[in-house]
Amino acid sequence: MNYSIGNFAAITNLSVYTLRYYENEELIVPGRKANGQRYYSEADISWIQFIKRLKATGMPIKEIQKYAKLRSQGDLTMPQRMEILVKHRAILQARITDLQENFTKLDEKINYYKSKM
Amino acid sequence: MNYSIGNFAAITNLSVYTLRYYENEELIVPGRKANGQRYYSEADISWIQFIKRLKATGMPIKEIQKYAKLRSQGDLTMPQRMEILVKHRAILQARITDLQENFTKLDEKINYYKSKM
DNA sequence: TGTTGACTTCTAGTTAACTCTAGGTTGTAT
DNA sequence: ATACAACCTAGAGTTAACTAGAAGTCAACA
Repeated sequence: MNYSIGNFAAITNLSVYTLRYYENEELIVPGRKANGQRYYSEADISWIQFIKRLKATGMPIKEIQKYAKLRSQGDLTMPQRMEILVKHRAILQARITDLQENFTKLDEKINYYKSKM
Repeated sequence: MNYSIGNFAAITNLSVYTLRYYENEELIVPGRKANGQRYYSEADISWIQFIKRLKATGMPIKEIQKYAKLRSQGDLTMPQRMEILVKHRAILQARITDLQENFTKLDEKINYYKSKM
């Protein structure tokens, strides 16, 4: 089944603007019908979900772009892609740890001031 | 002890540009010498550390601004300030949970693909 | 047939949070 | 006295990631 950009936007919860922007940035390149209109596939849905996950964990568009480029070059680029993901995982782990520490400090401050009220 | 903007920048690890920007946004308002030059106090150091913590946990400048405004109005605004912090704590907790979930998913993906290599 | 409504491209505008430039003044060291 | 660094203001420029506008094409429906 193929989807128009409008339908695909509804499915993925992204705006059509954003989808065209992502295409411009070469994150996701849909097919084109004879009349020039874009169409997106089922596979594009899981791909966009993955892009959203990378974004949600703070990976910048430029980095996702690199990943997308490798992906479009086929299975042989798997090692490089894994390298990107493994590095990103480390960054993410560090960020979580950092946030947890800041959470604790903030929590302490709140409790301290609450005890004085 | 008072600090010039340059010294204060070195101490806080912020650029002088950023400090002037923060002043413009009314996050931190240093004193002024007779000749117009800014000076920062010891108390400003811990205040800026706190601002940095709020920033590090994703609080936008506009929100920090609200907090700073209340703070400048004295002790009576403590309850409102606590409210901001408690809300922020909740947001932060949710963000950490979300990141942890995404971390797990990413980790699973990496392990899955690594097992096939 | 005509008028929506969804699509197209290209380009400009927006927002956050800085970051820098220009042009000028002040403080310190030789 | 003269450099020279550090300070001042006002305003412009930057970057990321969208977001929107203008002008036009095309298919479907009353």
